[in-house]
Amino acid sequence: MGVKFKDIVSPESIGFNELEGKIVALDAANIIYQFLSSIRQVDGTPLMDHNRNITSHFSGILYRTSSLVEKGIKPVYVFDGASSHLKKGTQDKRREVKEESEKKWKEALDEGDIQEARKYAVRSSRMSPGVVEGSKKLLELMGIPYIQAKGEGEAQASYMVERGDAWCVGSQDYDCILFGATRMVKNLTITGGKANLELIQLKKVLEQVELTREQLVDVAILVGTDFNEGIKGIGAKKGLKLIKKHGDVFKALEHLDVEMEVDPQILRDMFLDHDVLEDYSLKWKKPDREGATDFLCGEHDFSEERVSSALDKLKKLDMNQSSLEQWF
DNA sequence: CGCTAGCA
DNA sequence: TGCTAGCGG
Repeated sequence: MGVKFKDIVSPESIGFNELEGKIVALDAANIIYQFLSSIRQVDGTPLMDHNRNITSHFSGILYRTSSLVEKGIKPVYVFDGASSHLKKGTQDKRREVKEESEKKWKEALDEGDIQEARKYAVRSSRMSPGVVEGSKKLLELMGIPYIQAKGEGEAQASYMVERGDAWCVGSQDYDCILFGATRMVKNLTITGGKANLELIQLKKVLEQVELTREQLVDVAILVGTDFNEGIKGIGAKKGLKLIKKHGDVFKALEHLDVEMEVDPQILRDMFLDHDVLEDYSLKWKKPDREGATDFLCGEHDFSEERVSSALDKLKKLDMNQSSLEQWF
C-alpha cells in the first residue's frame, strides 16, 4: 500500500524514450501483486494451468519484462527479504481483508454476479512463497537479474538508485523516496499506445515541500506507513504543515499532545538507517529459450507462439551492452 | 495486465 | 495505421 503522499507530490509526465538505456530496479512484490490482482478472467478467476497452478504472474512478468527490454530498458527485480515485526499489524489487517474478500468472491460467484465476483477476487490476491519461487525461476530463464533484499525490497531498490547502480525504482509506492531513491517511476506499464509514466524525483519533491528527507520521513510517520498507524485525522497536507511548523515529529507530537504506538525514532530508522545488501552484481544474460519454453509451455500451458515472440524481444539487450561477453 | 485478431 | 474487445492459462 505505502505512504499516502499523493496530495503533496507532483509527478512529472515522461515517455519511455527517457528510460532508454537506463537500469530500472523493479519492486518485485509490488509488480507481482499487480499481476495477481489484475490478470484475471471476467469473473475474477486467475489464469491457471492444467494442474490449477496460478499463472497470472508468469504472464505479467513475461510480457511486461520483454516489452520493457524491447524499449531499451534494463530491468532488475528486487525481492523482499525478512519483513520487520513492525509490519505485522499491516500484514494481519491485509490477511483479514483477503480472507473476507475470498468469501465474498465465492458468494458472488454462486449468485452469478460476475462484476461483484471480480471485485472481491482482485482484493483476495495473495502472494504465496510458491509464486515468489516461480517468478524467480522465470526471470532466471529469461536472463533477467534479480536481487534478494535483506529486508524490504523497496528499500534495497532505493539504495541501488541512491548509489547510482540503477536510474530509478519502478514502483507504485511513494515509500521509495523515503527510502532515499533519488528517482522513482510510477505506472511502468505497457498499455499499447499511450503511456502514463510518472517520474518523481526526490530532490524536486524536497524543494517543493521545503523539507529535508528526514523531515519528509517525519511527515510520513504522522500520516501513517506500513510500519505504523499514524495519527487519526492527519493526512499528507496536515502532516506537512505540522512538521514545517514544529520542525520534527517529536515536537509535533508534543504539540498535538498524543503518543504513538511505536517510538518515532525506530520508524525513522526503518527509512533512514535500514540494512541493505551492498554486494551484488547486475548481469543480463541470453535467455534460456529451451528452458523457458519447457517451463511456460510444457509445464504451464502457455502458447509456444506467444512465448517465442516475447523471448525475441529480449534480443534488444545485446546491443549497447557494456559487457558483450555475458550475452555470447 | 498485455497480446492480438478483427474492424474502420 | 490505429483502436478496442476479449482472450490468455
